[in-house]
Amino acid sequence: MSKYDTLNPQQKEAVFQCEGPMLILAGAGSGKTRVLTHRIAYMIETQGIKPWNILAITFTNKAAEEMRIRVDDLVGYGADQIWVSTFHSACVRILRRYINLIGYETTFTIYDGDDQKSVIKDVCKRLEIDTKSLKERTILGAISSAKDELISPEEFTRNAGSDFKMSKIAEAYVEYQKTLRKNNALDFDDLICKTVELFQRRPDVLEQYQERFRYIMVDEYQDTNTAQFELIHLLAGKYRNLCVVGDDDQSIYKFRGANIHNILDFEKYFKEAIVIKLEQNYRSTQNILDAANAVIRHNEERKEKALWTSKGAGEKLHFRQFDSAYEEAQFIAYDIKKKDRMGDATYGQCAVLYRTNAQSRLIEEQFVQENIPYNLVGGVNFYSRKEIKDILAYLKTLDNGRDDLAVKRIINVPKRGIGATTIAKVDNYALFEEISFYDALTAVDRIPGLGKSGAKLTAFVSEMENLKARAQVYSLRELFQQLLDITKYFDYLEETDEENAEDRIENIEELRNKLIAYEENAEEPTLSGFLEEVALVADIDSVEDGAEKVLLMTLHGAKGLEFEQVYLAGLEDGIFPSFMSMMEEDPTAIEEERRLAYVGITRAKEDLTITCARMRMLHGETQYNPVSRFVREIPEALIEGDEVPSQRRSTQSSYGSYGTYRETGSYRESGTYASKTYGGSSQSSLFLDDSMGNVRPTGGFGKSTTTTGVVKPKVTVKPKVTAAENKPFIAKGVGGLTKGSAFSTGSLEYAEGDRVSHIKFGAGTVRAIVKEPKDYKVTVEFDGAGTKIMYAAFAKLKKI
DNA sequence: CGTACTAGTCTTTTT
DNA sequence: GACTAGTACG
Repeated sequence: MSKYDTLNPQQKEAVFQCEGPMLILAGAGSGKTRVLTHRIAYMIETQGIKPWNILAITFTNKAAEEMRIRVDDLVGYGADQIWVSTFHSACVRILRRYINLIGYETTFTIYDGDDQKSVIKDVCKRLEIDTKSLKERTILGAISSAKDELISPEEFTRNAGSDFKMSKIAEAYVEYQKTLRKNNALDFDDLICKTVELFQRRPDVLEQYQERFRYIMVDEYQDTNTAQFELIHLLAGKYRNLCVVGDDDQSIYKFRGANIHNILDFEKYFKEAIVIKLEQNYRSTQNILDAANAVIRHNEERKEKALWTSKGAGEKLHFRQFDSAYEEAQFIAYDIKKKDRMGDATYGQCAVLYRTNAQSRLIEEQFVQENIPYNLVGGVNFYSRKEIKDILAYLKTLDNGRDDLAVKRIINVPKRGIGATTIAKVDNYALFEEISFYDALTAVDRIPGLGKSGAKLTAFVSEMENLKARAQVYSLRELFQQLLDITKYFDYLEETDEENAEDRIENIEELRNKLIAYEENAEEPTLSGFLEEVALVADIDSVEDGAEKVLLMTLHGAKGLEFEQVYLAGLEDGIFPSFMSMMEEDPTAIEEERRLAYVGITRAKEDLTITCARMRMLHGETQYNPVSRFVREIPEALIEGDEVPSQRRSTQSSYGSYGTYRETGSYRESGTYASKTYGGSSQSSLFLDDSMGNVRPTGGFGKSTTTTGVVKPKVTVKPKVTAAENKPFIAKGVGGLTKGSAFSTGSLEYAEGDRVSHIKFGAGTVRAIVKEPKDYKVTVEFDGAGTKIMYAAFAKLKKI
C-alpha cells in the first residue's frame, strides 16, 4: 500500500511521468494540488531527484504555503529545500541577488499601487500632462500592460508613433521608469520583467538557475501573463522538465494581463508535451457540476472537457430573486443562520461570493445585525490603511533612504511644521544634484532659501539617524516600539482623528504582531526582509483556516477555495456579467465573465444558493437589473426556488424584456440602468415585467419580508406592476434608497449631420435619427471607431 | 503652514 | 453615497 494507490489513473499518469513537458488540464476540484504534491514526492523518493532541483510556482502565498505543508507531510526529508514560491517572491529572491547586474541596487524597495500613483502623478506634473484628458489610472494601466507584455519604454515610444495620446503615455512611461530607478524601486510588474531582463542579458545567471531548477511546476497556468510565460520558458529552456497545471475554464485574470493562449497553445510551444486531462471532480455534487458544465458550455474559446463525479445528484441549486439588494442580503443572513441553527452547516462552511467589493457592505450590515461571525476578504487592504502605510514608510526610510516617496510621506507626519514649499525646495535641490530626497535633507545648509525650516529638517534627520543607529543594535520589535515612542505616533492619532484613533491603534498593534511573528519565524530576520514580506501579501493570504466564520469575498478571491455552502449574490445582468463586459464589442469579455461564473459555481461542495435583486443602489443611483444570463443558462431541472426566466424565451421573443434589454444594453456607455438615465416610458416592461420572474407586492418592499423565525420569505406573484405604481414607491425607498426616479425622454440636442462626441468612441457625425416608440435610435459615424447605432438615452451624445 | 470646505471620481475583478 | 484630492482661507 503506497501513498500513490489512492490516485485515479489519470492522476497516476501525471505523477509517474516526471521528465519532459507536460500539460495537466485540471478541472475544478479534480485534485490538482494532490497531483502536484504527489508528483514532487515521487520525484524525490523514487526518481532520486534532488529536492533543491525542484521549483513549484503558485500565484498566492496561501497556495504556496498550503502546498509546502502538504509536501512536508508527504516527503519525509528535504522538503524545505524545494522552492515553493509565488512568481513574485521567487523573482524578488533572484533579484535580491543579481539585480545589480542590470543597474539597480539589491536593496531595492517594492512599490505598491499607491506608490505607483504618487509617482505617476508627479511625472504628469513634470511633463505637464493634462490629467483631465489623460487619466493617471489610464497611464498606469497602459504601463502595466506594457510590462506584462515585456514592452520596454523605448519600444513603447516607437510603437506610439505619431499618435498623440500614445506618445504622451510613452513619455510618461519613460519618465516613470526613470523615477523608479532613481528611487531604487520596482513595482509589481517590474519584479517579473526585470527578472526576465536579467536572464536575457546575463546568460550566465540564467544558466545557473536552469541548473538549479531542473524540474519546474507551475500552478494556475491559465493565469500567467506574457512576462511570466517568458520567465518560465527561459528557466525551463535547458532541461524542458516543465509541468504546468491549469484550467482554461478558470482563466479570470485577463485584465491583469493573463494570456489564455499560454495554456491553450502549450502544445504548440512544446510539441513533445504530454497532455493529461483530469475530469473527475472530488468536490461537488452532480447537480452542481451539471450546472457548471451547462454554463461554461456557452463559451467558444475553450478546450472541451466535462466534469463528472461519483457523488450523487445532491440537492438542487436554489435560486431566489428579491425586490431589493437589501432583502437579498437579509435572506442570505437568515438562511445561513437557519442552517447553523438546524445543524445543517456551520458558519465556517459557508461563503458568500459576489462580483464587486461594493456588494459586501449590505451583506456585512445584515451579518452584524444578526450576530453572524464573518470574515471579509478584500476591500481596503490592511496594508493600504493610512496608519499602516505611515509606519511602513518610517521603516522603509530607516531601511533604505533612497525611497523618496516614503520619506516625503512621513516627513510631516506627525506634524513637524514642514510644509509643501519647504519640501519643494529640498526636492529641487535633490533633483539638481541628482541625489535622493533624504540625502538632500542631510545637506540642509547647502539648500538656498530654507530660512527657519532648515532647523526643522535637521531635527527630522537626526530623529531618523538616531533610530537608524538603534536599528543596528536592537531587535525589530524593540525598534518598532522606539519608533512609536520617538514619533509619538499614537498621540498624533488621538489628536487628529479622535473618532478612529482606537481602530487605527489596533491596526498598528496588528502590524506589530505581524512583525513579531516574522522576527520569530524567519531564519535571519531583517528589516528589509519584513518589508518585503509585507509588500507581497495578498488579502487571501491572511485568511485564517478553521475559524468558524462565514467568508465574504469576491469571486476572484474565491478561486482555489471550496466550501460546503456557497451563496452567489447579485446574479444580475449588469452586475454579473458586469456592464463593462456587456458593453465590449469583443465577445471574449463575456466569456471571461462566464468563466468567473464557472469558478463561482464550482466552489460549492454540497449546496449552492444563487440570489439576485430587481433593484439595487450603485454609486447613488437606483438601478434595475434582470436575472443574470448565467442563471438562465442553468437547466431548469437543476434549480428550485423562484422561477428563472428561461433562456429560450429571452432569446426568441423579439419584444420580451431581454430582447429589448440586450439591444439597448450593448450600446450603453456607462453608468447603470438607472431611473435617471433611462429614457422612454416602457420601463415597466423593461424592468419589472413579471415574465422575468415574480414581482412581489410593492407593499412588502424594504420591510422585512422574513417574519420572525421564518427564514423563507414568501414570494407572491403579482400580475403586473406598472411604472406608475412603482415610481413613488422607489422614490421613498428604504435603507438609503432615497433617490427619486426622474424618468426623462430627453429631447435631442442634435440633428442629422451634426457633429457629436461620445465618451468612449470620441467625435463623429450623426448619419441618421430614427424615432422609436420609447427612444431615438441614432446612427453615428465615428471618426475613429466606425459606425455605431445607439439609443439616444444611453449614448449621452454631446453636440460639438 | 494648517484647517475646512468643495468638487470630482468612483466601482469589475488584483499579485 | 463615500472617499479623496484640491483649493481657499485663517
